Amino acid sequence: MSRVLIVEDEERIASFVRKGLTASGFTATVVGTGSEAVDYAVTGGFDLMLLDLGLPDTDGFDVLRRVRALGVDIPVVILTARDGVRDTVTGLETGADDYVTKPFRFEELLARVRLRMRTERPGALTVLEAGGLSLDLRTRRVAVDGTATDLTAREFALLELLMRHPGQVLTRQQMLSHVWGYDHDPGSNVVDVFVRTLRRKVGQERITTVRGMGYRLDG
Amino acid sequence: MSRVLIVEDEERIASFVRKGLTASGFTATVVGTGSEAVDYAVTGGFDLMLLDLGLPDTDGFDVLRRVRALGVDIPVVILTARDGVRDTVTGLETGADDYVTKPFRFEELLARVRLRMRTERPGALTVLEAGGLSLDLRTRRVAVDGTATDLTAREFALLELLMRHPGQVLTRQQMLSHVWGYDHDPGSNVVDVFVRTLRRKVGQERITTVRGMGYRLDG
DNA sequence: TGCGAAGATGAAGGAAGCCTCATCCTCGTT
DNA sequence: AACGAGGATGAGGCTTCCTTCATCTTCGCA
Repeated sequence: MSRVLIVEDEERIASFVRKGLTASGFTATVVGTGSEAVDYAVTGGFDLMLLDLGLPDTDGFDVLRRVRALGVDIPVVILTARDGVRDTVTGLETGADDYVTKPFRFEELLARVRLRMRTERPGALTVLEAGGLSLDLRTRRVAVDGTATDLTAREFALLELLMRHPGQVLTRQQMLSHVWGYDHDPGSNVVDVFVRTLRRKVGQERITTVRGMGYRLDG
Repeated sequence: MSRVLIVEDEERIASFVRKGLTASGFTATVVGTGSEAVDYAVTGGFDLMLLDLGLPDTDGFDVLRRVRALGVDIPVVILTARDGVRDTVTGLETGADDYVTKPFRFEELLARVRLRMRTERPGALTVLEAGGLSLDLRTRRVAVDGTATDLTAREFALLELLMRHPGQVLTRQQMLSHVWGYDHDPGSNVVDVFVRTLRRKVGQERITTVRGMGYRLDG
């Protein structure tokens, strides 16, 4: 089990990331300050650090620098504001491995984490299969009972999420945060709409509605 | 040097593919009939076969079957019409490794060829660098002098092409067929327009106009 | 230096994708 | 059977991207 150290002071985001990573099979620990971050990172046992640059007590770069100076060379993925583009450069120069700009969709973050996690086995999963559906993550192609079909980016992301949890009910909220991001309007019915178009494209019967709960892809 | 066997009877497409592959560092041989295809494939020396399904003398599947039956297990990438979706399934079942639907852009084909070519070294090139520009093919991110910038899909494809040939003049025709596809209107000035927006985003001075010839990215 | 071809540029049309909203339908409960 | 909440659906608006077109500018040669 891979362990991720989340360095983030904003409660909402920290929780969003922690829940998501946990659900994806990682063990996640959250710390909210720079000094804690250095402590935890050095104490060890983590396979990757997610580092928010906007910490209250310290400059995020400083954390990164100190961690590196102490000889810890786990992969570090930086979380930064969309407009702080300059930061990412400094970050990468300072020794970060990748960055994700806020606001981000969870899947985006997850992709980075998986990509940079050095313990990731090389022959990673690239094709998802479930109930006659086949989804190639590398080529982004989808087949329904062997027949190719076209999905838009959002549709693909949603179907991927469903296919990563076949037979399991996912709530609208889960889908919203995974596919649309943590700051998306919770009152929206986007999910419903996209489930509809997905049903049209991959077959009505494959996605079951669980009233009051959410949707389930039948594997 | 990797060798590609192109099985295609349409002169225009065969030429388009051959030129492109040659320019990309492959050695390409074209044959126009199924029986030739089997001959050449079996005679050996090829690292990959590009197989058009619409051959005059034989069914493309038959070629594939015979080649496989004769113990040749080089990667085979099928070329098929957009609507012959059913074909791709049969193709994959019959032993093809991938497929590209017509009409295709050359870059699309190239990506498949590179992907399926088994001799491809594992630590393949994922970041192109030239003259202060850095282009990450895997994450699709671009940096200009270290500052991240956003490119659309077309812009990215065009810049990628230019960066694969730094310091070298590319004609509009070359860019058209690589980025837009072989059946694109040759009288269009799309390339000009995209060069303009690229210049805006990555810096006017990086792309030089060579009057009467085309454009060059200065490395 | 002037002319014509080649290139640069701005604007606008059109398509695709994304999302919201209003309305209609259906299920489960009373 | 009727009602209300939850879900399904269609239409429309907004945005982004792609492409074309018309016009202006620049280059190189006569």
